[in-house]
Amino acid sequence: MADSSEVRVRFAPSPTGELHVGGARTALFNWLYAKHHGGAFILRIEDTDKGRSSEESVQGIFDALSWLGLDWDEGPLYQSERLDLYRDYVSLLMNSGHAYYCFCSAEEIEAKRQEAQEQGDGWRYDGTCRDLSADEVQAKLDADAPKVVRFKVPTEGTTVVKDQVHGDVSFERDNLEDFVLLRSDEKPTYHLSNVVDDIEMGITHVIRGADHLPNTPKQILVYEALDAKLPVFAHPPLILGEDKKRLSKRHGATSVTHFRDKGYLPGAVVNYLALLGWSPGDDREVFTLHELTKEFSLERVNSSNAVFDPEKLAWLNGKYISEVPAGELLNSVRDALSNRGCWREELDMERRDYIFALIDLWQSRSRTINELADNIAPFLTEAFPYLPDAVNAHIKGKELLGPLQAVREAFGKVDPWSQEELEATLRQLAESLEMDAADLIHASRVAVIGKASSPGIFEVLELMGRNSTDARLDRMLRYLGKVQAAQPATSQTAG
RNA sequence: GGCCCCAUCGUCUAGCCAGGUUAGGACACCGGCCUUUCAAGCCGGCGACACGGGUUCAAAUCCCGUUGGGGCUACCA
Repeated sequence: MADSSEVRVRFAPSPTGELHVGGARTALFNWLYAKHHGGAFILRIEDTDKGRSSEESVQGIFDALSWLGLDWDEGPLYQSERLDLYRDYVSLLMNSGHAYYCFCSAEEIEAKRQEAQEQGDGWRYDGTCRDLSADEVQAKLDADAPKVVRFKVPTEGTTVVKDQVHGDVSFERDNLEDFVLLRSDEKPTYHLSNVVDDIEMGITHVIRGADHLPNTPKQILVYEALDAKLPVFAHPPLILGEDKKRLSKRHGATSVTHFRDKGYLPGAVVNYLALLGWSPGDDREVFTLHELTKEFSLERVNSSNAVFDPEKLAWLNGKYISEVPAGELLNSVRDALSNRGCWREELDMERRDYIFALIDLWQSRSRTINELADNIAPFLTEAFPYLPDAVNAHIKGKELLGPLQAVREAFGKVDPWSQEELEATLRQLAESLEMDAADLIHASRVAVIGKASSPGIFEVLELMGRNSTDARLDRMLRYLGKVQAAQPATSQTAG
């Protein structure tokens, strides 16, 4: 592409909380667009509202973007460090007659707004200070009256937003109010700082959520007043919660960090987010970041809002986990296992094959890294719990003490300790005991990992090894013994 | 209230711009195969063009309206 090197896009979050999936999707689309066109992806922190901004949020945004793999080429720029720049631009606008001082107090305006509201009407700034004479203005300034700077919106005509997602969207200027550019504390508002920075940074494409579409005509007016070149605008649809309202904290955990902590893979999250509002146009659904970069285009971003579906994300994550080589999962599994107090140094050394085999065995049965770790944990510690469901289904109310004792003894003679030998031994035993092999299998499974389900039990046993299997069968025998001893006393409480 | 956006299975979507499809795929759900169990995998099923008018031989597709949903309407961004 001839003009590819000129693409400059930015992600401009305000650091007022964790990066949520909506913001992440916006960042992703910008990043993809930049990479697709060989352009620059720039990070800008919109922290002009110091009261709502925080250091932790800034750091959280960095961490979340890095985790997702969305590295930035320039920045981060902080708007709070560029305050003089915005004031310079305000002077420009004042001098060219595009802006004016407004001395109306916030209270006065709020009162008028209230009144209009009670009448069931909306209210726009009424232009009280729009046509103050030079003398009047000077008098107020001399009196050191509090003031803001407002943009003088042309009273007539139409402003058209040429949006890459929505097409041409027209706004009557008559419906736009004289919005504030500079607050009484001389800090810029969003409309000012956002436009000034986009101009200063040479932003060519503004890609942001559809909630900004109604603001865009105001910003276009500022561009025009400044005689600046307009960027291309694109407003991808919003991401909604299950109730169809814009996704927010009330919808539960939707921050990127949350998914990271729950054991989601960044690739899966990115992949899922890309599919919210964009599609390749065919049936493909699984994409690497690299593939997305190749395929992405604003043309294929659709214009209707999308409901965030945690189920599908979980499915995608499970697909990633089951298809990725065990080695790629090792680091995150190690972390998760360490958190559970189950990691041992030897798993990185002489027992490395063991952890790989465990991951391999369980990865297709786990939708998150946390689930994977939960599944693997019983293999690394003898202190695993017998899950109630498993006990109820396969242990409770069955005569297992004798049979399991027989299993324990039979396994003691198994040689070599292989899944074939183990299976042959158990099935033979079941036959001689005139039992269903399945009953012995299920009971053994609960005995060795405490669960009702697992990969093939003989594979599990082979991997677990003779000593551990013996110990676990012994534990179950002791447990059964205790239950039996306690039986008469507790029989009334059953059910 | 005003302004703006949007409308295909419960959800994400393809198809719409350049009208003619048994309206396709995915998640979820249900069933089957596999199997000692649970997943994975494979096979199958359920399930949608919001409504009403136009235009046209023909409308999911183009136009208008209605309804519904969402967003904006701050000295937040």
